[in-house]
Amino acid sequence: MKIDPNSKIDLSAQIAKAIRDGIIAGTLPVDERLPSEAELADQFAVSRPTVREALKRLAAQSLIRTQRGATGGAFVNRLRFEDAYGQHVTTSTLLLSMNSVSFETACEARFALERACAPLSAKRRTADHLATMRAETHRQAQPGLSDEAFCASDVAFHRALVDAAGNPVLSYQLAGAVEAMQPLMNMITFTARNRATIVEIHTEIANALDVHNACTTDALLCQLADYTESLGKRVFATHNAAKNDGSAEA
Amino acid sequence: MKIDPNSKIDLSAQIAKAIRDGIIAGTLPVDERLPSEAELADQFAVSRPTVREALKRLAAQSLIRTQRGATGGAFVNRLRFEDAYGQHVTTSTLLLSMNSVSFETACEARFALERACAPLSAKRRTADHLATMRAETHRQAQPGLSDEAFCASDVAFHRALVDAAGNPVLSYQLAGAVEAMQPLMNMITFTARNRATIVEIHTEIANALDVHNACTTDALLCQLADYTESLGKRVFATHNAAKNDGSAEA
DNA sequence: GACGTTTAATTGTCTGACAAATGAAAATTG
DNA sequence: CAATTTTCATTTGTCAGACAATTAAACGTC
Repeated sequence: MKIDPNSKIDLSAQIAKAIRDGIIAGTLPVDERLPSEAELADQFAVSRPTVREALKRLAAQSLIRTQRGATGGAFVNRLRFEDAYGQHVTTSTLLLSMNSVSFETACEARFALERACAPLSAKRRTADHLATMRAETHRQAQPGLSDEAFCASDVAFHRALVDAAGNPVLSYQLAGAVEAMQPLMNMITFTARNRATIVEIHTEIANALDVHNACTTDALLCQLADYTESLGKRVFATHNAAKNDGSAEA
Repeated sequence: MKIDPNSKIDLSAQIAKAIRDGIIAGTLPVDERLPSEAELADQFAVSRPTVREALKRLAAQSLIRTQRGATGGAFVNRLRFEDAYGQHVTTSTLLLSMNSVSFETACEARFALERACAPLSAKRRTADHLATMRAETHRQAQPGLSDEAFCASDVAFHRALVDAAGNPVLSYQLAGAVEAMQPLMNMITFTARNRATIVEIHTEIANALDVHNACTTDALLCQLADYTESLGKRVFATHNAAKNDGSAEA
């Protein structure tokens, strides 16, 4: 890969791209050691700080790891689902907060995705997944629970539901839906929601999964989706009413 | 956010995290200008190269953009779906290639996700989406088409199907499934597949969407999933047979 | 007022240096 | 000879200072 010093693009971005392309193409296999920063600087005919900026870009994407010392250097990282998970959640959260996505759109996407793995979860759920879901449901029924803790427990419940599908690819792809959208919805609807209703649906979902009943699970998720959407509608109606009252008084 | 010079973690990583947290928390709103590199170096009590490494990390995640000149600097970027899309695809591709995901697992996840948006696509597909899908299907029927071009057209077809749901959040979340897994499957099955079979299913999918028939669309996607999986099984059976023969001869 | 020119601010890049970590080789010791 | 300690070379992490390139605002000229 050639580097063009006259390009509009930063040298460090070009170098990062060159190395990234090598990783994607498989030219640089996992755990391969890259040349030292000094050697890379020579190869690309740039200074060491520029090379370092390029390497930091790759490190930010978990594509490489660096190690100091005699046998240290930058190594191609095996990208793990856990590593990608966090980034996916962060990105999804920012996408939602920065792009004025309507509540309905987010809600629709979130439940469509969760319903996608419900049949698999009904088939494959282990005792462990069921135990987690029931423990979280039980926690959600505690009277003194803070809204934050309720939300966290809610996320844990749905995450267990997704993980029950036993498909790591699905779990990863759904991370954004569960861990980014669920808190968003909790934040919007927590004033209007009835915890008992949610706890009841959660309990029934666990029961349906227990007996491997995919149909009922799906129906319950639809019920939860409808309830969430109705909450959202109510909250926004209240907001708008208050806003109109305010402008009328002013 | 405090920076700890004695931490095991790089200063540039700590600084990047501090700024990233500010962006996520909303302390740094979109289009806000960060202090200049020199000012940041002062504030965090580090040198300018260290600050720059931190900023490059953030730039690699599309969280900031930089501009030269008198009124330039680093600005908080509005993370757009298009920007996140590419990264999501890259990450998904690497996850699949680096984690020895079985063909069945990938196939299952891919079709579960696509089926999730089929009902919405059946409801909302525009004439545009239909036209795209039919144009791609027509292209796939051309005799002289290379395998690469067939794969690209295949991706375009499924992308149009997903986009037809009219939900940008869903489109984003499914990017990994369509643009990373579909090529993977094409690469594996291209020796065994029958293009005519795929073209026929694609044609029928477009017809079902045309008349807003969600049920038939879903059934056809299941059919495609089954066909793909059977292809995968056949290919791997052939591989294993060849391998066993080889080891027996050696 | 319109149009060049200068200027100041800011990022991009380079050079050179030193500190810290780390494994390997060499020296030492039993 | 084996085990241990020391030394050392390599590599990343960080710093300081400098200059180039870019850009918009301020200034001056007509």
